Amino acid sequence: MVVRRTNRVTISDVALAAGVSISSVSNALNGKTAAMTEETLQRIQSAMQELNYRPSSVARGLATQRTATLGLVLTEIETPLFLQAVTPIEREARRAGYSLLLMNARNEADEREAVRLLQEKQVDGMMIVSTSDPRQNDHLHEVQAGGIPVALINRADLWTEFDQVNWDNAGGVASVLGHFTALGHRRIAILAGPADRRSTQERLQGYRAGLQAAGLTYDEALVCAGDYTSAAEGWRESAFGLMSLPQPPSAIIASDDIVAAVVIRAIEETGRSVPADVAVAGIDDQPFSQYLALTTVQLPVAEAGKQAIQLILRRIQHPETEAQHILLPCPLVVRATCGAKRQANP
Amino acid sequence: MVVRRTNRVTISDVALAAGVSISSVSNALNGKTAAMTEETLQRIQSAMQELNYRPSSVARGLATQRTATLGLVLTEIETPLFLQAVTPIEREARRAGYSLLLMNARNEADEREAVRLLQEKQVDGMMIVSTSDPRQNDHLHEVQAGGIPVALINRADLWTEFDQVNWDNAGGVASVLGHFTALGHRRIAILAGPADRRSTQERLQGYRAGLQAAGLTYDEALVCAGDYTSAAEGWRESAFGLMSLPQPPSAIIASDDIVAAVVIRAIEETGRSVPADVAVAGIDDQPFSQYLALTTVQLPVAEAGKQAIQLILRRIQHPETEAQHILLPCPLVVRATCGAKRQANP
DNA sequence: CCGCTTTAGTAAAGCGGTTTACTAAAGCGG
DNA sequence: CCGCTTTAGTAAACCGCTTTACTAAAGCGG
Repeated sequence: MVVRRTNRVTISDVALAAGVSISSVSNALNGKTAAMTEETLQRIQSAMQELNYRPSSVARGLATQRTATLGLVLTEIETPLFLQAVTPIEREARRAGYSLLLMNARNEADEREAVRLLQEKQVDGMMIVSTSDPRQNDHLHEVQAGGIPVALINRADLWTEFDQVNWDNAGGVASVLGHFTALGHRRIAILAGPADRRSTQERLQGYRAGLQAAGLTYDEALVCAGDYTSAAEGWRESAFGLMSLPQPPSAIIASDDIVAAVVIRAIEETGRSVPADVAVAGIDDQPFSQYLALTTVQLPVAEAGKQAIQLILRRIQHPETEAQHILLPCPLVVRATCGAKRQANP
Repeated sequence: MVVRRTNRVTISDVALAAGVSISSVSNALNGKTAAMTEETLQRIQSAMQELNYRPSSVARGLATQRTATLGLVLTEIETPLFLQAVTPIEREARRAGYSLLLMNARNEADEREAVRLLQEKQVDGMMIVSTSDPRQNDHLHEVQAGGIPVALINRADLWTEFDQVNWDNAGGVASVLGHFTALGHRRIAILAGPADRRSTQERLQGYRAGLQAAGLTYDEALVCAGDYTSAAEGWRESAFGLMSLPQPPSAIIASDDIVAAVVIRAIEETGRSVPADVAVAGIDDQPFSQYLALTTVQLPVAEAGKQAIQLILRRIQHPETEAQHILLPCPLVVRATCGAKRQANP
C-alpha cells in the first residue's frame, strides 16, 4: 500500500477512478481529445468532478516551463499615479490567460530584488513601471537574455533591446503652454520636478519650445525646480515667491496635480483667485483632479500599461521580433482652473 | 551525452561544477550548512556565482508544497478605494518572504474563477477584499478545507470559520452625526447606499442611533437610498430634492466621498455655499478628499489589509488556532466641509 | 588495534504534471 | 485470410528541486 504525504487529489487519483491512464487524463485536461472516445472523456470528466480535482499549476509549470504568470514591478510609488496601470494590466493579463505577480519597489536595491524574485518564480514576462530616470539596467538585460521578455513603462531607456512605452512629456507641456498663450497669457511660470530627472528635462524642453512658438522669451525667474517628494512646504514657498515677483505670472504650470492643488491653495491665501487672477494647470490627471476641476496634462499611465502588456504578449509569442518603442501623446484635459471656460463665455 | 532541453542552469549543473552532489547544493541553498566543510560551501557558492544560478521556485514549490506566494482578490472595484489595501499588503507579504498574486474580480463569477486560479497556483493563503454583501461562500470553504487559509476583508461573513477584518460602519456614521449635532445641526440628511447592502444597513443603524442619542426624531424625507454605481445624476437629483424640501437639511452625510463631491457641487449650484449654508461629510477618506478639504468618515482599508495579512501569516504558522474577527473603528476626519473650523473660530 | 559514534556527503525516491515513443486492437482492401 | 494503416490509449522519462535513508571515513576511548 502506498502512503500519501499530502491529501491533494492528483492526476493519478483521477486516472485510477476513471480506470484510464495518467496520460489520458492529461490529454483530457489539455483538450487533446481528438483521439478519444466520447465515453472515456465522460468517465474522466466525471471522475474529476467527483474527486473535485484541481490540477496543480506548479507541477504543470515545472513540466512545461511556462507558468502562465506575468510580473509587474512598480518602482518608487510616491503618488497613486502608477497604480493606475495595475487595473488595465491585470485585466489584459487575465484575458490572455495569465496571472499577475505584483511587486512594489521602493528603491533601486528593492527593484533588483523584485526582478530576481520574478526570475526565480519563472514568470513568462515582466513589466517595469518606473520614474523616467535612466539607470543601471544590467539586471534586466540578464533577465531578458535568460529568455524572459521585459517591457519598460516610462523608463525612457536608451538601450533599445527592450520593448518600451513612454509618454511625450515635452509635447504635453508644450500643449498647455500653447493653451495658455492662446488665452492671452504672456507670463507663464513652471514648477518643474527634480532637475536630474529626465521627465523634468523633457518638460522644460517642451516649455521652451512652447515659449518660442508663441514668440515669448525665456525668463529664469519663472522656472522653479525642486523635489517632488519634499514636503508641500517647498511648493507653497515657490508659489509665494512667484506671486511676489515684480511682474508675477498670470499662469502657472505645476509639476504634478498634487503640487497644483498646493499651489492653488497658496495663491488663494495671497488673496488672489484661481482662475480669475492666476490660471493653473497640473500634470498627471489623477483621479481626484476632476473634483478639483483642475486643468491638467494627462499622463496616459493606464494606456501605457495596456500597450506594454500587448508588447509582452506579442514577444512571448514571437520572441525574435525587433523591440518596439511606443511614445504616447499626453492630451491636455481642459477644466476650470485654466480659466478657459470663463474666456469662452465672457 | 545528455541533451538538455532548456538552457536553464540547474542545481545539477552547479553540483557538477563544484564537484559535489546535488543534495549538497540543495543543503547549501537552504542554509543547512551545519555539517559542511567551509571549503565545500565555498566551492558551491562560487560555482553558483560563476554559472549565475537561479534556483527555480517552481521546482521548489512542487517539492515542498509551499509556493511562498499569497493571493489577493479585490472584488468589485468601482472606486480606487480598495486599491489602498494593496500597498500595505504587498509590503507585509514581502517582508515575511511572500510574493503577491493579484486578482481583480468584477463580479461573482469572476471571483469564483479568481479563487479557483489561486487554488491551482497553490498559494499559501489568500485574502478577499469585497463589498460587504453577504454571499455564497462555498468556494471559500472548499479552499480552506483544502488547506489554504482564507482571510476576509469587509466581507462581513456570518460564517465564523474564516479570519476576517471588518470596520465599524455604524459607529462611523454615528460619530459624524454626533459631530453635526454638537455643531448645532438639527436636520441632518443621509444619502445611504443600495438598500440591500449590509454596509448601508449598518450605516442607517448608526444614523438612527446617533439621532436617538441627540434626542432627534427620524424623518424619512431626510433619508435617500440609491445605487453607488449609478451615474452622478442620481445623486445630484437627490441633493436638489433635499434642498427643495419645505425644511431642507442643514447638514448632509453622503454615502461616499465621490457622492459628497457631487453633492457639494449641486448645493453650490442652488446658490448655497458649503459649509456656510449646508455642512457636508463623506465616507471613505479617499486620497483626493484632503484636496477637497472634505470632512469624512475614514474607512481603514489600508489598516484592514495589514491586519488581514497578519492573520493569514499567523494561520499559516498555526493552522489550528481559532478564527479571529477584527472590527476596526472608523475615525472621523474633520476638515472644512462640515463647518467645524468656522465654528471653532467665529 | 577494535568496535562505536560522529561527521561529511551521497543516492534515489518522490512532488504532480507533460510528452514522446510505443502497442494492441480494429479496420480494410485485395 | 493477410499485411497494412489507423485509432485509442499507455508506459516511462523528464521538468528541477527536497528529503530521507544510507555510507564511507574519521575520531576515539579503552
